[in-house]
Amino acid sequence: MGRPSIEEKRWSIDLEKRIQENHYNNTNLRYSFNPNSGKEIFVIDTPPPYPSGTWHIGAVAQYSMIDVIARSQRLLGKEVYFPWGVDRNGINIEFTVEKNTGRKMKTYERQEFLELCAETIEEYTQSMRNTAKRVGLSCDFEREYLTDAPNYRAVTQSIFIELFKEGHIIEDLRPNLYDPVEGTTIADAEVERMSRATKLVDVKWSTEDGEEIIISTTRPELICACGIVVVHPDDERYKHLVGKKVKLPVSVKERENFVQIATHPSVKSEFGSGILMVCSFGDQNDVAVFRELGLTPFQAIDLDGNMTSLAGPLEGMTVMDAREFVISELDSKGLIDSIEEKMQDVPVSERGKNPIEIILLKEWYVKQTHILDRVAELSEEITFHPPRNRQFLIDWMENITIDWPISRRRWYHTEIPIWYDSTETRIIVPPSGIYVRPWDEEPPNGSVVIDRNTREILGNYDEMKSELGDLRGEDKVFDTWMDSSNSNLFVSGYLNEPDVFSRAFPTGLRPQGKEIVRTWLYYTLLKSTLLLDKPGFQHVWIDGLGMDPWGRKMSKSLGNGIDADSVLECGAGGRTGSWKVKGPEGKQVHLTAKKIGSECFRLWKACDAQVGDDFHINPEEIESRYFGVLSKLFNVARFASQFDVPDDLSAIPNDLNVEDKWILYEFGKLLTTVNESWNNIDIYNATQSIKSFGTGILASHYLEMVKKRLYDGNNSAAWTIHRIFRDLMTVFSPICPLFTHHISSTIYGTSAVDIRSHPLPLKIPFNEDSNITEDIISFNAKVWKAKADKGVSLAAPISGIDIPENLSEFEGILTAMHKIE
RNA sequence: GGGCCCGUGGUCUAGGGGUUAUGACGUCGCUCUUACAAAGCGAAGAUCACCGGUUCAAUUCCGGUCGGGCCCA
Repeated sequence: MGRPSIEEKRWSIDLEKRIQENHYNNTNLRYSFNPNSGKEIFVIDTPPPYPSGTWHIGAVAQYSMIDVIARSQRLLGKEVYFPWGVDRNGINIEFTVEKNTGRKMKTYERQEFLELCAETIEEYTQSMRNTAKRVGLSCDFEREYLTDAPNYRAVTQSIFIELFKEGHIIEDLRPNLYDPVEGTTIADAEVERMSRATKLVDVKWSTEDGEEIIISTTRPELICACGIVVVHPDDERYKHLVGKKVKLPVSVKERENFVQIATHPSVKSEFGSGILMVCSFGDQNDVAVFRELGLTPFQAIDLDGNMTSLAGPLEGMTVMDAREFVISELDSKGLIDSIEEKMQDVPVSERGKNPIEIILLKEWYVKQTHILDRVAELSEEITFHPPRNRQFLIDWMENITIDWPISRRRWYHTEIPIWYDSTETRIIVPPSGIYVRPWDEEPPNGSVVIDRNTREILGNYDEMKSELGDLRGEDKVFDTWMDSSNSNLFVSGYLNEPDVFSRAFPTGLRPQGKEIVRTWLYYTLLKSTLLLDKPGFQHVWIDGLGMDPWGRKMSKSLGNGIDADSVLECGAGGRTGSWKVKGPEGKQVHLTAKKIGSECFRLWKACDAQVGDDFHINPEEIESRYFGVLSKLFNVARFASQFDVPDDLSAIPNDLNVEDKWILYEFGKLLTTVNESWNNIDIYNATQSIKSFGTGILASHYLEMVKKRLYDGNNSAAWTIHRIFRDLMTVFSPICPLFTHHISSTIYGTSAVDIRSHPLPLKIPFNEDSNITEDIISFNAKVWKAKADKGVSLAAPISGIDIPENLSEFEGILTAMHKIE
């Protein structure tokens, strides 16, 4: 016994930062992945964050929980690969560069623009790495992967070629969702709805025998692309019209100006006049009707979002201008019955927020509708956490009706690895594992020539070069989900490390947020099914989202965001945290906190909500509920650290007192619970149990009982407290790694974060069929209250208290503890 | 419109057919007891959203209503 070996008086953010910096400074290999260790491999397919300047605090919180899983799985003896990947492809960085420079992408040389993107994204990537380390992630940072790096893009391209050869990828001319402002195709999953005011125009049309009918439309500029007019089959008002022809009320070019009237069940009779014009392609219902009725679509809008020659006088106008123009034209001819301002949900692109058009385009597709049942079947083999979140996947898959368009007309993405010969009937693809840029390069050695339609391999490019004529490199790129949906294959060693892959796949765990089930999770499972006919994962862990303190989504427009760094740095150097956030009624709410830091932040996330629930992020609550827990445990550590650690903490002393056996028994129960929780990827229950044991029974009851023996230099008491505290730090280390690292290294010379086997309960006989623990707690409370009632100090002696019979074994220790006379 | 989640002391939250309904924050009271006042102990504070149903018994199960939220169309 002597001075505490824990010298710091209290847990502080400055101490945390010192520990944190040392932890990553000396490049130790404690978190590196060693596939040859002989242990069971557990690969975590972490969501590679997209560097956009600030890392959303909810995502950081979620990431710290993935770290808890990684660390707890290591503790269970597994060889964990916790990759650090960064997703850098995509339109976001293109937008950022466009915004920073004030120039649109297509005004640049392609190479120049790509370089600007790469530079910009590297800056953001750096700050994200720092945050990752600040929050204590145990990633294998040495193996960092970037989705825009040649080795990653090569895998994306190789998988594309593999799927193409198998016939899972096709090219086709189909109606596509298209963002005319950004000039690119988008997928179903990238569509959002935005409410905006629209004019619902009632236009007068006349039939071939001169009858006037009213058709309501929000898109009068598309009358020129009308292929058919339909009414509901049960609508008695219009039965007589069916089969007749009706004249388009506008002038058109290169097409007939009469269309047929028919029936279709999708018509809502109560909407407008109940007569619907079907255009190619006003919305997705139009597309469905055209397909169903086998009509030939008209191309009314071109790739720049302007009207084509089909539209006659509207040719060359933007959609919006054309709409205004056609309304005034119709009006001047007296063909407008009425105009109503309506709020309408219009489909817009997720990234650009531009209204979407549907345009016929030749694009590349991954076929998916034929294999959905198999994807669903294989996904049954995956364990979901929480189980109910499997529903997000099922719902999405049930609603898929079309194939996945994967080509994009953008630049900072993985290139589609294809060249076309001069006849456009043959294509050249590179060999597996080589990253190519067809818009800028010739095919590499080893490329093969394939028939564009039959997919038959025609020969080696090197030999056939002379007969192919001038090649055209594909200039389109992939949807970034084509890259992201390979992440589990990439981190599990697909193509690059076949030995590892055979042991690591299906990938151990996919942790992610519920908002990207329809994209990341679904596309990944689709790939696993198409390529390997296997489920992609053993476990999928789907967490809720980080919300503002009132449960709303954080967003720039609402002004309710909380920056991750401000929470992690709160309290460092004595600087307190202060947040001005827009509250529920639009009022500014001022939140303040003195100290939080990463350990407190992690503890909060681990304790505060079950996986799958959305969680509210309020710095004030994080501090007030959880900083005290760290203080408490730190004080216990300081207290324990003043007593000498017995040389051998594994050999159980044979002179344990009854209270030692009791607390060891209680601690054993805790270890069992925690072990089970880690095995079930259940952070919440593990953390709750550790917290209540450490701050409750251990600190308030056992320590009070055993203090005197400790001060008297009793060896079995010191053994018990140190044995328990050492193992407590070990099981707590996944949640608060920096905290436990410091304490355990200081007191025990071994860091808790380096331990690779879960502590087990000691086999010490103890009478476990009684309610001893509850009885002890209530007895102690009773005595403390009695002293308080008498107004005497808790250290003062007290008389007239009987030890209950069921605690007779504890009579001696309780009498001494409370100084009962 | 569809799916999912949530309504429990002032606030946040656990639980789950029979409980004195858990814990935290806040409030109040007492105590500077050789780890901890950045603490401890104690106290007050809840018709478990509402309406029906099942049941000997409902806060818990079922149905509905209302309210909040997210995702999707």
